[in-house]
Amino acid sequence: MKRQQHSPSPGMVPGAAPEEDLIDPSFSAAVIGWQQQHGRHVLPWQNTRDAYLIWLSEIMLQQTQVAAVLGYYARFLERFPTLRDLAAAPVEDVMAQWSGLGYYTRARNLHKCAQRVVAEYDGVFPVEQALLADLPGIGRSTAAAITAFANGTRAAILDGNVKRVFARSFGIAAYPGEKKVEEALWRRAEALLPEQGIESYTQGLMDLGATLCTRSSPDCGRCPLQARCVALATDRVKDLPVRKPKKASPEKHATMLVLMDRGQVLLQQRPDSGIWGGLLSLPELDGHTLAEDGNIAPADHAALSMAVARFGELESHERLSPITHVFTHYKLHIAPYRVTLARRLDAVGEAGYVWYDGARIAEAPLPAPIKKLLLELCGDAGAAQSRMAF
DNA sequence: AAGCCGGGGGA
DNA sequence: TCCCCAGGCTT
Repeated sequence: MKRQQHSPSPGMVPGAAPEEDLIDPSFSAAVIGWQQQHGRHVLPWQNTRDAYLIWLSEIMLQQTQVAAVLGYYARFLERFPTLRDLAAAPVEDVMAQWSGLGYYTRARNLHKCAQRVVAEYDGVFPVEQALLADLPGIGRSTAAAITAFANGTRAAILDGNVKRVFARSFGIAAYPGEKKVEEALWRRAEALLPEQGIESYTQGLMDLGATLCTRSSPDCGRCPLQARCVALATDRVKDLPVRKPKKASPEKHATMLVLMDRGQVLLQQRPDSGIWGGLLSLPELDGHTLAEDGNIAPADHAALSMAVARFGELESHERLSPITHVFTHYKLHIAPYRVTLARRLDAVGEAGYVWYDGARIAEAPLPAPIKKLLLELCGDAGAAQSRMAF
């Protein structure tokens, strides 16, 4: 294996020297060869070293496909032929030209960036990746693309397309959004940079990800990396890159009262909108506080006493087994308390409260987990009525 | 109707 | 510093 000399590229983060074992000149050679033979060479922002033209294209191409950008790019340059024209224009004019491209923060940043380059760099974009990345709307990857195309600087890009190409080529089976994984990808991106031909290589990586190594149904048969693609060799193309792990649905807690008296159970009509809209349910104990660990502190006698005050005088309470109900978007942990009144006040009044006949629970319009709980309480084995300790 | 995405900005 | 979201688009 041939040893390579390489000095850290200008925009590289300090201490991020690419490991030698990641270096592989055959990778960039394959990409460059493919790009020169099959890549795009006549896009309006190619074949120029004008950083203004390159920068504008890179910003427009963020989250937007080439076909959509072409028309906007031409019109934008007609209206703002130079960086100074753009910097001097009212932001409203910039927005007007951007109108329809979407993601309008890009346009505001574009305008701010133009003004800063004029003010701080006398209208000439800096060459150094880190200086470029300090400008509004330009991050590490876009900075690398600009300086590579405008100055031929060896700088690594790492956008979504490149992450996909790397994940498949090298069989990286970890989520690229994770910090450590992304850092590793950046090290690899730096290590794979060619000594010569950074423009073809950078363009080639972008084109590869955009045209062959697409997210779904990639065209592996035409890929210059097929012979060395780990994902292809192990039949994992469709599984890489690893998709974003869906975040655990949030967990919510509710304390509910099972208030039984004279063969009746107290229910409450739920609001039409929201969860269990329009159904009856158990009254909830509000004002419950989440403990540090996300669990509900158990309700105490005083809190329950307050909660039931409008219905009567609390005699006793019993903590029932908690229920977990899983919705599509969150988990609800229900802590039910069975509560007995010493003296029942008849006027439950407003707020949709209703004393519901215990024998008719099975027909009540209740959410499934609540109905299940109440049916179990009403007597396990059908001996229902007689054993109901109402 | 869910995933994706470079960069900005809030925690 | 880390994490989450934007806003339009694709699948």
